[in-house]
Amino acid sequence: MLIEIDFNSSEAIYMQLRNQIILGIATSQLQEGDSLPSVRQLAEHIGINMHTVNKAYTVLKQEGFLKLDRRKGAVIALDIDKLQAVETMRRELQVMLAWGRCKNISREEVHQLIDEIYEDY
Amino acid sequence: MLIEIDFNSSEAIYMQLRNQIILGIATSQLQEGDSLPSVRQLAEHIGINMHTVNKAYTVLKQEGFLKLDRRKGAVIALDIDKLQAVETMRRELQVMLAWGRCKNISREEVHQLIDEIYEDY
DNA sequence: ACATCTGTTATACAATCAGTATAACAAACA
DNA sequence: TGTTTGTTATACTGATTGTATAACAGATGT
Repeated sequence: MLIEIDFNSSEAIYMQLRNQIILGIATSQLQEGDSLPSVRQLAEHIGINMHTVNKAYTVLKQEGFLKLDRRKGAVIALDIDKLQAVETMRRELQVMLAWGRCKNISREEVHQLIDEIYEDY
Repeated sequence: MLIEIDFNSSEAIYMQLRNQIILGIATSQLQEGDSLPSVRQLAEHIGINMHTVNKAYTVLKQEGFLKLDRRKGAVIALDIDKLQAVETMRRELQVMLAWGRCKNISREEVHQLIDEIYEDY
């Protein structure tokens, strides 16, 4: 899986990394049981510090996407609390939809946008 | 319009403020031409520093929701670049949907969630 | 047995951000 | 003439981000 970091972005590096790994899982490029590079390997490959990768992994572990095993390294392991997840998404969507509504983006257009994004799965 | 700040939240105060004002515009509690309290008034009312309110106002101005006029104070003034807005929303939705997909949230459930949120408008 | 790699933890440093605080300015207003 | 407005500047504390170096114990391979 290809990982690209935009060092000019205002988004924190560890969050860019976290997002791309989530994208990878969603698109099945990464699957349950797959191993990620060690924090040291990935850090060197990208050209960033070990602790920055470690922070991304720690966040992903906290969010229920990874298990960190000393034997197998970082392994994709999905811990799904769906009710919790739906509520989290509802809260984030609420602000995003309000923002879009102020920009004259209609409900139908949001639906269409979602279908377009799902086309890539 | 009622504004409530959660001081225990990890979300920055100026972002909570920004979000609530956007919510207010989306629900028509705030309309084009309406004036917001001055940075000093609102700061005192909430119990935070003037510059924190000023930052929220500055962000909202930057995002095309407010005009800051020395005569009329902070005035709701919507500057809509829809193409730009749709692309911004698409990028944010992409990460959010990937996240939800990892949590077994289906496309249909997202659609339903959106309709539920739109019920309140 | 030995060296290597793993996740993990600790500490330290610089840069930036968040929030507060005080102050000053010119324009607007009553 | 005061007062309030947005705006700008400076300064301080504390948290966050990213880098850097180091150490530790468990696991792995030779």
